Amino acid sequence: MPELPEVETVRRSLIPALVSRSITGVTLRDFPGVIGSMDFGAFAVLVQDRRIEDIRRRGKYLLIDFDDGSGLIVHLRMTGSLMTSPAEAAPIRFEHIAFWLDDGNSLRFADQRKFGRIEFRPPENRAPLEGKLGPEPLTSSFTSAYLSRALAKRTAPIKAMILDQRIIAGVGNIYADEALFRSRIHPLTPAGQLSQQKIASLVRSIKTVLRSGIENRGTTFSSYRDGNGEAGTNQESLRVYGRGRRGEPCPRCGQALVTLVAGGRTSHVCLRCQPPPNAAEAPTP
DNA sequence: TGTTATGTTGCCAT
DNA sequence: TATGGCAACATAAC
Repeated sequence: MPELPEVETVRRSLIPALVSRSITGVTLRDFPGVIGSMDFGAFAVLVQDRRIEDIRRRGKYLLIDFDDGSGLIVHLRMTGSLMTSPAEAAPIRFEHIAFWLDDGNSLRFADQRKFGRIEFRPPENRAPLEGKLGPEPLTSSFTSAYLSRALAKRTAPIKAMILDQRIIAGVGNIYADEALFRSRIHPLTPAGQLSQQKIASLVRSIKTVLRSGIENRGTTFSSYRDGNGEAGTNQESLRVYGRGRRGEPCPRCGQALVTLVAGGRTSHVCLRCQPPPNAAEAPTP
């Protein structure tokens, strides 16, 4: 669920409540692994009395910066959530750790499936993501020239390439399907076979669907919520994701959408608008 | 009631 | 190096 637009929405919704606040304490609930391999006692000492200076995002990671150069690095994976609440509020469902703030509020991290992590990073180790993540798709560094170079000679399906965080940071299954549909590209097309025009179109589509996702405060299918516990509305704007399974009509040509597996992930496609590789070009309606 | 799928990523085998 | 499969986990839907 939490892809770039969702993580960005969480970031924006947390800033008013967290920036300039100091952490007065931290409570671990039932799952020590939520902070990674670090001992909780050591973790608690390190975050104690730290003041939050800023909250940033890189790909699907959230970076909470402290006043001494250290910080927290958060990944929500499939079902993680971060939200604020009054300190006296009861633990939320699947809550694993709570941070107590100097204004009577708190920050809770919950995760049904326990894949998500909220790890401490010392000042000298604040860039563990560089080298592992590709460019931010909503910045000027993500261009068709860049993507063309990255995909050259690659034989893997384009869907797998879009989901590879080393090539583009932050795109997940939902926005990948939406972008491929908009650009009329079949997800199994070998990445290196895409024309320059298709690559340029794909770059535009990725930027468009991500911006739309942010404007609509994220896509909520089941568990995603922002830092205030509010659901997003972008699910109402999706054209194909989730519709293939029910065979709903393509919003462009009306043919029934289908699902297939590409890059190891369920993909929702219109086989007329997104012709399979080696098939004839679809008739332009 | 059992089986299958779920928005992510890292590890492992080929 | 590039690619593909699968596990980590809990729950909902079929």
